[in-house]
Amino acid sequence: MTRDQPESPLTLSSSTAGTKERLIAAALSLFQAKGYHGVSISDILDATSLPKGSLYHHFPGGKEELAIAAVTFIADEVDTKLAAEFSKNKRAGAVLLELAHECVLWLRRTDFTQTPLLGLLAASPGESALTQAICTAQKRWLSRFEMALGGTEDAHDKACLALASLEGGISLARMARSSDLLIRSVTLAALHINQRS
Amino acid sequence: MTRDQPESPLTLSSSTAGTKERLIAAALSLFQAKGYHGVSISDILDATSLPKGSLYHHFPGGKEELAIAAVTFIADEVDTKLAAEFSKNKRAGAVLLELAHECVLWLRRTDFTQTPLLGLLAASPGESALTQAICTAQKRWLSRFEMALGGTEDAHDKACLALASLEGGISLARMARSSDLLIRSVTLAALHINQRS
DNA sequence: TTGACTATGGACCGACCGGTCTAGCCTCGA
DNA sequence: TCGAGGCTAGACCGGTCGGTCCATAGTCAA
Repeated sequence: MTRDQPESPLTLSSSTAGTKERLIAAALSLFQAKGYHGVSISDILDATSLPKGSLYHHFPGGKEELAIAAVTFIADEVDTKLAAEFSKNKRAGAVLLELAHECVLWLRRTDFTQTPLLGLLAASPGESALTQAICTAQKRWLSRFEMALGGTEDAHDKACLALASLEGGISLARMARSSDLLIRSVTLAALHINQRS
Repeated sequence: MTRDQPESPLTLSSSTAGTKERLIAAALSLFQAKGYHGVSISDILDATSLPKGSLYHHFPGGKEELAIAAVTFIADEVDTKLAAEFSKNKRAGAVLLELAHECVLWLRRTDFTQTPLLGLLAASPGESALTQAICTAQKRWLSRFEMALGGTEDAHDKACLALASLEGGISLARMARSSDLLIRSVTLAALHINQRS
């Protein structure tokens, strides 16, 4: 399981031969399935068939540093995706729907075992750097929507609704094992967001 | 911490003197703060100053059985709250706002360390009975809204949006440590839900 | 060929995990 | 007065946790 490389480039530094990236990819998918505390170091090692030494060589900070790398990775990926979609001057609602559609594919592909964004990672140690990283990611995504919606007060509200309906919809859908719930909530939200008002 | 008894009755069987309820209350608040895997049995024991024997006497199934009891407890409480609000023939949007308002108070009271509903518990063991319990709770809440909205196809959509914006908003707000985000997304969602259309 | 450096492999550690088990306490009916 | 049984108390268990450490292998410049 989780043997597939992340499709994104990720520098791929010559000598490292992708070990670091494999660790990040495996860690991310495990964290998204079981949350930070639900995944052990040896789970990640098993998934990558790598020894402990490699992990602590690339991530001296251990589990938390690896988790932060994973969060940063997905944060960047989604952020890039958002930037690309918005640059096609799509309306915010359309971008939201597009993102939701990808999440649906993701959920189905993993048989609803994984949570596409960062929802589950929220169960992270209190004031840790990991929590900070998650927080930063959400802020970036939020401000992408906010900018695209004009940067007004109203835009901020709509951006909140967009992200909330997405994260919440994912959670509902995952539990019910039916992407339907995600589609429904996001579609309605997108409708509202696109209204001039 | 978490010394307060749950305000709800909860049978309170004579001889048990509330031990079971104390365990449930402590477990719930800990799980809501750190997720299922983030809480250890001894965390719960410490919070209640109870010995291990008591826990395994009341919950022979151990951690998972206790977690299920906690989920069932909050599920019932919210469900009752919803029933009460709807019976005052409020509009669904108003009920959603009321619920969100309570969540805001909750977040502030716990300094954003706890997640009011079930969000964090989603990081639970795969196909377990616990996951089932969470799933059931969400279905019940969903159908409360659905009924109140008329039971049509459109009502289902709106109910999804209501719950998604709530759960998602909580997650956003908790990370940003600002209840603002929750208010904003839920207010917009409520607006949309109240529209006839 | 050699030496310096990076990366892998995995034994090992103390702490803590969830769970079991039994000894005693306390209450209440007979 | 005296058991019986519900409940508390906590020592104890094997397993697993995150993390350390060092020996080895690979690689490249000199």
